Amino acid sequence: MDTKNLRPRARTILKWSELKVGDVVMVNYNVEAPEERGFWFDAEITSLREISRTNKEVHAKILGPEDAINDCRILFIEEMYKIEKPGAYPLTFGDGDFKRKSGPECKHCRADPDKECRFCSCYLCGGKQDAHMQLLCDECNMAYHIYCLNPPLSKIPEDEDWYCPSCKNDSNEVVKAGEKLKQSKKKAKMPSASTESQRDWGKGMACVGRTKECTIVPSNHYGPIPGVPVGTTWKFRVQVSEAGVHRPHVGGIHGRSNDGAYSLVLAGGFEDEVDRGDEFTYTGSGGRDLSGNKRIGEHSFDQTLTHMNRALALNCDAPLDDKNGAESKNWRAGKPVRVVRSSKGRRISKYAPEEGNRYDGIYKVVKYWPEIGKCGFLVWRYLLRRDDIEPAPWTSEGMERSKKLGLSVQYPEGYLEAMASKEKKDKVKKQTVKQEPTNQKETKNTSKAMRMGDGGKGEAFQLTQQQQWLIKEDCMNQKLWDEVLASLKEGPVHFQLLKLEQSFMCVCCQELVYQPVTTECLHNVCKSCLQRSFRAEVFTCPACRYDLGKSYTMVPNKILQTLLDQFFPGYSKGR
DNA sequence: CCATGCGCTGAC
DNA sequence: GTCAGCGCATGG
Repeated sequence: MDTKNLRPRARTILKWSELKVGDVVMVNYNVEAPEERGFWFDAEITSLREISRTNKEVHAKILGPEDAINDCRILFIEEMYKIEKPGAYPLTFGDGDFKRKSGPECKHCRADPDKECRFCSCYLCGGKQDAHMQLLCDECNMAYHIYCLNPPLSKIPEDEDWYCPSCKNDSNEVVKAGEKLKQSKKKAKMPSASTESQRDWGKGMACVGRTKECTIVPSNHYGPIPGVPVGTTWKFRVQVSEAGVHRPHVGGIHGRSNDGAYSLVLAGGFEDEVDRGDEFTYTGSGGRDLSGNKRIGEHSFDQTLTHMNRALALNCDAPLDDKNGAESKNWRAGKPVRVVRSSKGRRISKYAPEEGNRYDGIYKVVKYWPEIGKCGFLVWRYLLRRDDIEPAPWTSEGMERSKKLGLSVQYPEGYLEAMASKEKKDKVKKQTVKQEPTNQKETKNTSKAMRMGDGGKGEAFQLTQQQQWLIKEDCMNQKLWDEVLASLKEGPVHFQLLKLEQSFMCVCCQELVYQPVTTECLHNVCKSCLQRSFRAEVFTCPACRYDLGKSYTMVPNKILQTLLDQFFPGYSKGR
């Protein structure tokens, strides 16, 4: 029997009703320590409490090394798995502190073989003998003598993966060669089930998934995301999601109906919304006809104060009123909402960015009320007011700050290059109507987001021997050059130059560095810009605020200057 | 599991 | 310019 397609499944998802104190479960998410997210561990349930129909609280004790966390609170029942064979999951918490102590290692489980080894006793007969005849299950790590199996095996199988009988999936679920995937109910309902569209939806930014995830704060985090300053701008919503600033890909409000809203996007979806920058009105979600598998649609019914609308209302510091709305007497006391303005909002707002989606800071809900919108249906409307110590991006103070921080529109990795090569390909297509089609080999390891063109095999950026030597000599910038050189391997020349320009841009004047000073903290700043800073009695690195000291001597990096002069001939003229 | 959604792109 | 319609993340 072919076991290659069998997905192992040694764990069973638990329902709330099945839980009882003393159960050993496998836990994935720990609200108390969100940085541990993504790691699995065994835990014994110590208490259970039902807060409401939807909200439960489970306390569990981590089983494992004594220095592991002793107690955790789990709010997501869905992410708990019952361990059918307790102890079957070795505790490995990343690369860090929670790994088993090293000692004389068992060749199977790497545990101390002198002590009780729970992995190397055969799960069926309990014996530890004949280690060379034992198979380890790739899912549960339990050992099995090949002769104890039913039916027994005569030799160790050559297959790389082996799963024990209890970890094998139901063979009914295995898709055999030539068989089609079973259609899900949802797929069957989609328009594609009836039409014969050949479109590849995996291409482009319309349907890409996240490639990164924000883990520094949990998804229900209120307030700014550490490390993301006001004014940060991303081209696509998926990037905003990756940064953790606004997690839904499409939805305008992110929140939980019995907690509050964490963020929203102003994209000018409603003509009757007003944006005055420091204050704006916003409209709830729902009431749209989404038939035909749409994500946004025409208004066709009244909105209700449920789901995300209720969440946003809860941010207002006033008792919830889903009939008439409410107004806060102390609006600043409300829960903070991260606000993102999308360039689409330019339709109705002059505060919207020219391109992409910009994080504009923290706002609070002053009041909310139901009204009949221009669309003719009842909508829930909210008044939000800015309450942030970081200056708004459109103020002169904010613009200066953005400039200082070097904020510019961020594109997904490889996006610009892919677009450029695509444009080039289109041009070639137009010029040579009758030519043999070129063999388009798809690069195997490119991510979805990168799969937009041919990967950008433009003209290679050739460095002279002297340039290569100079780059080697510029040891202060070694790391930067490594990055730049790696990215220079792809994309047409003008994008390679753009990359170079970005990498060696001065954070002060936002131009290619001139007479660059490479600081101790490894940033490149124009000598004149740094002098200006020192004249203003600011003696820190303009890029990272590292203290350079009042008596810092500014030595221009001549090697870098020579290189930049070669790559950008004449750029320093007139400076 | 199911429902929702202020995106995005290729086709027309 | 307009429009159909997809995966995906998220909540419930």
